[in-house]
Amino acid sequence: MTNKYLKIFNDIVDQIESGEVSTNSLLPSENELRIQYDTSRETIRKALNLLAQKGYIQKIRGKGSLVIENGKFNFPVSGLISFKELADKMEGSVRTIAHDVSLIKPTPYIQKQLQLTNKDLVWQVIRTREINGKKIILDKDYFHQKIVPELTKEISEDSIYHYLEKELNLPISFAKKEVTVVEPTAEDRQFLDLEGFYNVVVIRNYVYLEDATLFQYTESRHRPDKFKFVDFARRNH
Amino acid sequence: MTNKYLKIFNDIVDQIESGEVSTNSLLPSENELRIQYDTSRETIRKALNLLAQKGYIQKIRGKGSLVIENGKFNFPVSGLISFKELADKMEGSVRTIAHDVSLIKPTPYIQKQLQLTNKDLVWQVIRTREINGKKIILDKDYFHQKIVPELTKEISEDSIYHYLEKELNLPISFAKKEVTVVEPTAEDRQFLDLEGFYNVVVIRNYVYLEDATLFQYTESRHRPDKFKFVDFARRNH
DNA sequence: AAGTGGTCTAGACCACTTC
DNA sequence: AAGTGGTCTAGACCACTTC
Repeated sequence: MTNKYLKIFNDIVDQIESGEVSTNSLLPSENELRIQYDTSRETIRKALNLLAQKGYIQKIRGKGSLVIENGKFNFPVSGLISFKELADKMEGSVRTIAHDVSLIKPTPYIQKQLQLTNKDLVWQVIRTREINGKKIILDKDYFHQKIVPELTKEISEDSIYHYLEKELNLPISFAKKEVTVVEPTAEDRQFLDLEGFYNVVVIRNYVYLEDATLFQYTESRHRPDKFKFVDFARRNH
Repeated sequence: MTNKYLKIFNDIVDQIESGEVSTNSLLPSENELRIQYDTSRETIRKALNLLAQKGYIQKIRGKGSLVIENGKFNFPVSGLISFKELADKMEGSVRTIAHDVSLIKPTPYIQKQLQLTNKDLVWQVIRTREINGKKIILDKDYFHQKIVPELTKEISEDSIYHYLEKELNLPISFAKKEVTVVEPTAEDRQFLDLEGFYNVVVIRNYVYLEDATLFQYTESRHRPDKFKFVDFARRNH
C-alpha cells in the first residue's frame, strides 16, 4: 500500500496517542506539513480531514489544527469494530464461548433480515461473551452461505471478522446499526447471567461488503449494566 | 453561500429522497457529473464522498456510485440533531414542557462535566418531552453562562439549538455522546410516565463550538420502550 | 480498449485571525 | 501585511471492471 495520505494520517494519530503532540496544542500548519512530508497541500488536507472526522483535531480557520481532548472517550464502541478488537483494549478477563455453529435453513425472520430467497442457507453462530467470569453478551450472527461457505467453532471463538477479512479476503465496508432496549427472552435468561436485571440492550447490525451486498445480520444482546456506547458526531449545517 | 460541492451534494440528496434516482441504480459517472455541473472532477468527488459518508451511496471502483437502500433507517437519531428537528420528522403529537429555566451555581458534578471554575454560573434547563400525551423523555441541559448569557422558558419550549445558532450565532460544531442504561432516579419517577419500567436510557452529550470550547452538557433520559438509536458506520481499514 | 473511480500535483483565489 | 485554513481547477497516472 503506497497511500501517502493514510501514512500521514497514521503518523499523526501515533503522535497524538503517544502524547508526542499534546492536547490543546496546534499541529504544524498545512504549509509546514506539506514541506515536512514532501507532498502537495491537498494530500495534507486529506489526512487532516480524516483526523477531524475521527475526532482527533478541530480545524479552525485562520488559526490551525487544534488537537482536541479525547482521553475519556477512547473506548471506541462506535463504528464498525469486532468484539476481539474491542476486547484487546479492555480491562479484565474476556472469553468467548461458541454454543452453536451450524448451517441452517433460515427462519422467516432471518430470511427477511438478510433478504434471502427460499433456497438460501445461512450459517448461524450463537456465542456468549464472558467478562470477569460473567456471561454479559449474547451474540447471534447469521451469514449468507454463498459468501461465507465455511465456518468452524474455532474461528467463532477467535475472531470471525479476522477470518473474513484476512482468510476469505471479504472486504467489509459499512453497516447499519440499531440500538433498542427490550425485555429478556427465555433465550437471554438461558445464556446470560442476568442476575435480576429486567432489560437487555439489543444491537442489530446489518453488515455490507464493498460491492454493497448484505452478507451478515447480527443481534448483540447485552446486560444493561455493562452496556456503554460512545460516539463522536459532527453537526451538519 | 457559494459552495459548489455542497450545492451538488444537496441536489443529489434531493434526487435520491424524491425517488428521482432509484435505489440500486448507478449515479452518472464522475466525468458525466463534471460536465453536467460544469466543474472539476475533484469538486464532484467532494460531493460524492459526502454522499458516501452519510450512507446515500456506495462507490465501487471500475463501476460507479451505487445508490443504497436507506429507507428503513431514515430516522436520524445519530449525529447531532435537536429534538425539534427530530420531532418535525416524527409521527404523533409532540410537546415540550420546560419545568425549570434558571441561572444557578453549578453542583460539583456539573462543574466537573463542564470544566468550570468556582465563579462560573450555568443556565439549567429541565424539560420533559411528551409524545402522544405520555412524558417519555427528561432532558437536563446545562449551558456555560459566559457563552449563553440569557435563556427563557419560551426559547426552551421551542428550540434552544435554533436560538443558539440563528439568534446568538453560536457555531455548534461537534459533540461527544455516551449512551448507558441505569435504574430510574426519584427525579425520573417524578417527571416521566414510567408505568412500571425498571430502567431509563441515559444519553450524555458534551457539545462543543467551532473553536473547540465546551459550552453545553446535557443528560437526556428516555423511557426504554421508546428509545431507539440508529447509526450508519463505515469500517476503517 | 474503453470506461470507471482513487490518488496526487501545483497552482489560484478567498475568508478569517493575528500582529 | 503575513499567516492560517477552505474551495476550486486542469491535468496526470493508476487499479479495477466491462466488453
